Amino acid sequence: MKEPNSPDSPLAELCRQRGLKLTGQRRTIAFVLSDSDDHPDVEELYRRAVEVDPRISIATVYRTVRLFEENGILQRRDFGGGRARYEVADGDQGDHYHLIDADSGRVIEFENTELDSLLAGIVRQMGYDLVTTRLSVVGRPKAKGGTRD
Amino acid sequence: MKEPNSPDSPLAELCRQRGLKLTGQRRTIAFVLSDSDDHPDVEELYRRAVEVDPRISIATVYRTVRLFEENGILQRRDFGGGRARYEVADGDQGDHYHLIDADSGRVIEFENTELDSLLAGIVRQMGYDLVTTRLSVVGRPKAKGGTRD
DNA sequence: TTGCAAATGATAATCTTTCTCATTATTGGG
DNA sequence: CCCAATAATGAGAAAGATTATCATTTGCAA
Repeated sequence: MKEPNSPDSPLAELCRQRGLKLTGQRRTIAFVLSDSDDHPDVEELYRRAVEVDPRISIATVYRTVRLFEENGILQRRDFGGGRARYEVADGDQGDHYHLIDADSGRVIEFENTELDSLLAGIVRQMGYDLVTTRLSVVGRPKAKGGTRD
Repeated sequence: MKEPNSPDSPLAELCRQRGLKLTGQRRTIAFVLSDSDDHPDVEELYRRAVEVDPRISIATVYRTVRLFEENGILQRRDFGGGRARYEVADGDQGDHYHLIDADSGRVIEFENTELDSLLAGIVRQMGYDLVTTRLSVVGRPKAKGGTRD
């Protein structure tokens, strides 16, 4: 038996719940992801994972990220720039969306229930059930007195 | 001299209006694009262009598509599948959005002014001016009476 | 028509992601 | 606790999409 004093990250728990074999590398990647609140690409994820476990390979990061996506643990995003980026999948509550700062490239998350239901309504009216929404808006900061980097 | 009875496509006209050099290849690609009402990728565009002018190179299609995008003539889209897809940019009126059929992968365009203004409002409230909206929803056809395989 | 700058074609190079395969690690059963 | 079956990993090759290179050709203004 294993005592519960090796505190697995929330995502590692999820990994186990889905019946996925919990290897050291997956534990590491799950930890790194649980620890991130941004939208890293694989290269960045690999950098962070190596900090925790230097013997990890980038091939494993690619494999794991794909596995997690297929199991609903991660969501893949495309913000341009040619590389896929990842974030922890939302729970059962409302989706969230992304505003991309046109100047800095920074990604800002937002939620909006009115938007949720409007989209669901539009899709329903077209004869479909909504499965996924991919929405990112690009915006330029309103010049309002101060400057912004 | 050339008489004005070789009717350039609308996109070729636009190309000229932007001060871009109007080469034979660009004329061909512009024609093919004006003739398309779907969302072809570069490979598909190349296939269609070769039908019109067999001496065109795929490198030129890549270059032209990028040039047109930089000049606001085309919009690049990502519907998954690893290849960029292109469509003629909207005029000054409302954007349009995309519903992707989860079963067939077909892309269905739609417009919605309520959505337009809701998005603009949200973005404004966050301190930004809306530049671009990238929205595609994935939906599954509602089973309505009959069975579905 | 002529010349020059820019575009093109063919292909090499680059970049991201997936695949291959020999080696290693995990997990369940004795 | 140990073993074997089985799946995961590492390293690098391979694939797929896109961009860069460079010699040659072409559009366009004078």
